[in-house]
Amino acid sequence: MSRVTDTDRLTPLVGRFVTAYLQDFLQAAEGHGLTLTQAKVLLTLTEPPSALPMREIADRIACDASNITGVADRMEARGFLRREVNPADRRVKNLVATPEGLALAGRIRAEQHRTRKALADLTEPEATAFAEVLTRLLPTLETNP
Amino acid sequence: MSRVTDTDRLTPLVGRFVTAYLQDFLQAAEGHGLTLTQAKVLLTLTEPPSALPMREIADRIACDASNITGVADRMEARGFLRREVNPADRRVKNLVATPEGLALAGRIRAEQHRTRKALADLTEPEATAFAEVLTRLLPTLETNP
DNA sequence: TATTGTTATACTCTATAACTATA
DNA sequence: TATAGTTATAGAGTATAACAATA
Repeated sequence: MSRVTDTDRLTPLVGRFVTAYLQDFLQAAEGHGLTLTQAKVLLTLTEPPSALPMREIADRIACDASNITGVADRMEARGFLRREVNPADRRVKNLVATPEGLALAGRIRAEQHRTRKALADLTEPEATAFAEVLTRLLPTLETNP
Repeated sequence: MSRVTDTDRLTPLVGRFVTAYLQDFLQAAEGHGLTLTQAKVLLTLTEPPSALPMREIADRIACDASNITGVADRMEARGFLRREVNPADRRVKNLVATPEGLALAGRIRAEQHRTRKALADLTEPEATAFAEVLTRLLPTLETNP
């Protein structure tokens, strides 16, 4: 089968997969009163390194740095993270998840029910093949420009 | 290898894949001055059936129906779609993509460069395996709540 | 001079609730 | 009564531009 046909067959499947995954993630986040952006920030802070400059967080969730101020304000007010001045460079403020924030992140991850069930239902060879394909795709998909 | 370990290995890969895919899609949409929501509406209208009630569109992109009014206003003002009253039920308005809208949708799809390249670089067996796994996952992932 | 975070501004998305016109 | 679309409202995300503090 030609490359073009393979891609054409995969494209709509990938689109549906991404849409369904996001719905599941958003549902888990909203169940705890978090917006999509807030959940992304929190989960970013709960994968090592657990303290990150606000600037770095903006880069990771792909938004302008000025937005992080307000997002951090709201999450700090609810006790899920705190600001810490970096002693080495006093311009920089790191965001750090509080114990409450860490616990919430764990809950959100656990409550992606459909994603977890779908992945758990794969056979071992299917899971292995899926992991291999994703690992093959990511370098190209995560290329910068 | 146990199911739990398979899932734990897959989860971060899937998260990165979804994030990278979305970045690519959003970049293509923003390149034409469309927001993510506007692009989703437009692409929904360019997969048959090409005319859909505003209510149906809200369901498909998973937002409240009241939002579609404003989104449709902005896209109609830019000439990418138009409203059509359904003669069979005069409460209903269908959204229909204009030729300009159809052309733009094609361009956005074509400009998901990293996604297209990543998929095109798969070998035939990899593409087949990927399609099979996605087809296995979707019924569970798309289960309603 | 350059960078980090903040603030102000304008626009968009979002849900909720009240409204209209149809059914 | 019930449904489709609209409007008004409030809260949140977003980019841009200007600013203070620090490097």
